[in-house]
Amino acid sequence: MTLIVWDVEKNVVRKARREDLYEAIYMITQLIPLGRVTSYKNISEILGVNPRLIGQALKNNDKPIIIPCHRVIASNGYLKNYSRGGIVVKKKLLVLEGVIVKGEKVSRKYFIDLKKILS
DNA sequence: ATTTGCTCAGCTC
DNA sequence: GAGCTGAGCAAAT
Repeated sequence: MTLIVWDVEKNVVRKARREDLYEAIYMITQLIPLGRVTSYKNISEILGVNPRLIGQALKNNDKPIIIPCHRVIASNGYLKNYSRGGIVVKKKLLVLEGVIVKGEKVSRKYFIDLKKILS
């Protein structure tokens, strides 16, 4: 479960550096459309890494404005955490975008499969 | 709805 | 190098 990349400068295959991996995660996160959500797992499957790594990356995000990390939730539909304001803020943002959140859970129908977008 | 076991990158020492 | 910690997941209860 490790992201392998082609190093253009050194002309070799190697393990992705942390910054490379995080950068990839941020880019993919930006593909989630307004009013939709996806799971940590969905992103992790695209990159072939551990789902927990996605959470690590989003938590440590250095571009809080342009990265809609509130649209990334647990695969069971629950909101999980949000480093900037917690679940309360995460829920508010989603509701603002038209997602119906019952308690702390989002219906399946709002999930989008990013692998299909990338196909 | 809650508990339990699994997992692995990153961090600390 | 060993041990701990999760913005997780899935199955069982």
